[in-house]
Amino acid sequence: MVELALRAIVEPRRREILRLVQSSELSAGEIAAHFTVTRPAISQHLRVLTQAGLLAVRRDGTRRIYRARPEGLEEVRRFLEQFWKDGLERLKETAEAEERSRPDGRN
Amino acid sequence: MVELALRAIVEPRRREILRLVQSSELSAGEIAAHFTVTRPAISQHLRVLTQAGLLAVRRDGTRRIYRARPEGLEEVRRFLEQFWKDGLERLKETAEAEERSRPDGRN
DNA sequence: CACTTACGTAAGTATCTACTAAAATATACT
DNA sequence: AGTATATTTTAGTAGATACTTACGTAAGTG
Repeated sequence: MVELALRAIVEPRRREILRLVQSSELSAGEIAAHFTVTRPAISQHLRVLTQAGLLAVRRDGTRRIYRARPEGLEEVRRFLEQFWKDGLERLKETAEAEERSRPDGRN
Repeated sequence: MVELALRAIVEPRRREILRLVQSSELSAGEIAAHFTVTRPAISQHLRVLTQAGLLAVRRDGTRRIYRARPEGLEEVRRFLEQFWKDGLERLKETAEAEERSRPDGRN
């Protein structure tokens, strides 16, 4: 699922959508009004974001109200955090190993 | 540039490559040896990662030695951090505004 | 029930992407 | 110079993706 979310987030237009519904929930039409592309295009983005767990939907009459799902973003954040942490740790271990191999501190 | 880096990072195979060269530098051949895809495919991934500022290259005879560029990852990290932070702040502001609109705390 | 409103879904398309095989390049070795 | 080694570049391809237009659907309204 986090893989889906990552890919969803990379698309700039979808990040825009996420920003829009982070502050307040909006209907599909209101979201589409912020863009120049057609409504079906936005509808498809909304589906991608929803399936990725980044958006929640609610019905209100004929309208569909979307809002951000912070837990989704949090999952992505943790995933990348882990990725970066592993990298830094491995880098640190390498540096320490090199240090041990030349304890006189030469370079 | 951060846009390039984001897109580069989304591809799983490229994340694998980044992990490989985060601990120690490796030649293009050594990196390719970790995968089942052909060497040109890896070479192309290496180019994408390099152009995105996530990898640094060095020549050693006929070989090309790659290593991770932590600053590149850091840039991506900051970008996303900002993205999330903005979202949370906006969420908080909304909550406070709602709070002001009903100071008796009803819901 | 007809009609409107607010959407989503389907089908088609142009562009992008990750890949492969073949050719080109660049350094090292003799 | 000629050959081997390491790697990139080129050309071509199958599949993914973001888009559009046209159509379908579901809830409200006269």
